[in-house]
Amino acid sequence: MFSSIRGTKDILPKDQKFWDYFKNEAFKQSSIYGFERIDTPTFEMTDLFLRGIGIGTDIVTKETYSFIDRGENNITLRPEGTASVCRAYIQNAMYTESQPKKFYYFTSIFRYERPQSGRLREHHQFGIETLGSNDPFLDGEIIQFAWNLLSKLGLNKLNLNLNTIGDQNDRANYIKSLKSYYTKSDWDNTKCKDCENRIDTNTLRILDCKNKNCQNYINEAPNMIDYASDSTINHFEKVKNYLDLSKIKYTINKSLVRGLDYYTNTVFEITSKENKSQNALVGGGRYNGLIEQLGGPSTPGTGFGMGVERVINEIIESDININEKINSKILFTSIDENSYDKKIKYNLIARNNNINSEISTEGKSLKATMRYANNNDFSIVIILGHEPQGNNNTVSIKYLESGKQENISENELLTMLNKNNDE
RNA sequence: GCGGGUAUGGUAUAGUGGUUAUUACACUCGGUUGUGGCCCGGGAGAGCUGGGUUCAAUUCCCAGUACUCGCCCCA
Repeated sequence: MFSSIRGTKDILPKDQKFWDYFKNEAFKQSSIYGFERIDTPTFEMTDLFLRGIGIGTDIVTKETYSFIDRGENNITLRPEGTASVCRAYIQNAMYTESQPKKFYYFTSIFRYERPQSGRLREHHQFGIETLGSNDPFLDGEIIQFAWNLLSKLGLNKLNLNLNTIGDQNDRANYIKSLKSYYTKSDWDNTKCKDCENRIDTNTLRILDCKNKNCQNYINEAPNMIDYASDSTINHFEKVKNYLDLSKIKYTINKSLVRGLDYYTNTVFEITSKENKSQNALVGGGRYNGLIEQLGGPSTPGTGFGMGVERVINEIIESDININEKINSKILFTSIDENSYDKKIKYNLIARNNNINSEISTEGKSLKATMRYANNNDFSIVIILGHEPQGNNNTVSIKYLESGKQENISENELLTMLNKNNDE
């Protein structure tokens, strides 16, 4: 027997209502906020992600699904959404259009990780990106977008963590001073294995290290904000002001640095208050150097990715009521050979009139057919075939909810099926 | 990459070193001489793979595999 690949999941019919619920809200809100849908290919040249996400990041060093295709190209399945959108923006010269450009996407994401609760190898992200403007208003807009979407979906036990990691200049200075702080302290002799690499490749991440010993040195470490330029501070203040005006509460978390290299200035994360392991529902921020890094003109950008499976889990765990449309359905069944063709014929007529209908499958007793109808939410069963009284032109129509049954003529049945079209 | 847990019909579960391996749901047949839900009765269907211990292993041990949970990291 085959089973789905480790870390991948089927989205079964019984779960689709949650996905529909999510997509409806997300797409509707995107359009209200002026975002346009963009779809990019599932795979890209590996270099795009190396240069976009950063060579030293965990995502690139140990989590990509990469392969060499038959043309000997180095290919990687998309491990996040932003790099592809930026590539499309550059490739299609969208920087020549009026700015900013606002995009949303809904897509699969692939990361080779150990699966566990809230973590898959293929998961889905809904994300938005705003390209072509450095206005801090836009940072506020995407954060408010994410927050608003989640609360529209019914989630309200959430935390918003916010930080600024400065522009490229700020960061260069800050990293220099971080390095000198760390290498001069005892930490240098006691640091964990991960940080041994981080000190050179991804210094900021040391602040986010979960190792207890490494954490001991965080408090004394230099503070980003002391290295921030006036414009960085001004930018951050405006983002905070936007959130205040939106009445969204946030926590400044100075060790929030994010695991992708392209971020500048604003970074944020929305987490579930539930005290569980994978509780980050949304992550994002500003990335002013990325487009240039990918070979485009210097262009600022800001955006986020939202983990759809995690959000849907929250919705399910929160017992949020999702309105399901229940359409009445008809099941046609025949009880003798002669009526077999009739059952097919009337089923086709019903469907042509936009009525949800099916026919019973063969080999089932009438009792089993009725049970099937009951278990599958049919409201009406139409029984075609021999009548004990010998009247060949009537059909039995059974209403499952009331249990009532009546005999009508085939003409009446036709009238009934056609009536639906007038509505 | 590292660590923990689990593996029994389709699903969910119980139990046992030796007899017919438990129960529920689903399926199927019947009670109702073709009519669902509730009830009652019948039927079919199961111990991951490989090795070890033993007279005997589904049970104990080891390995593999899968799933699952946690760490790292992320959504």
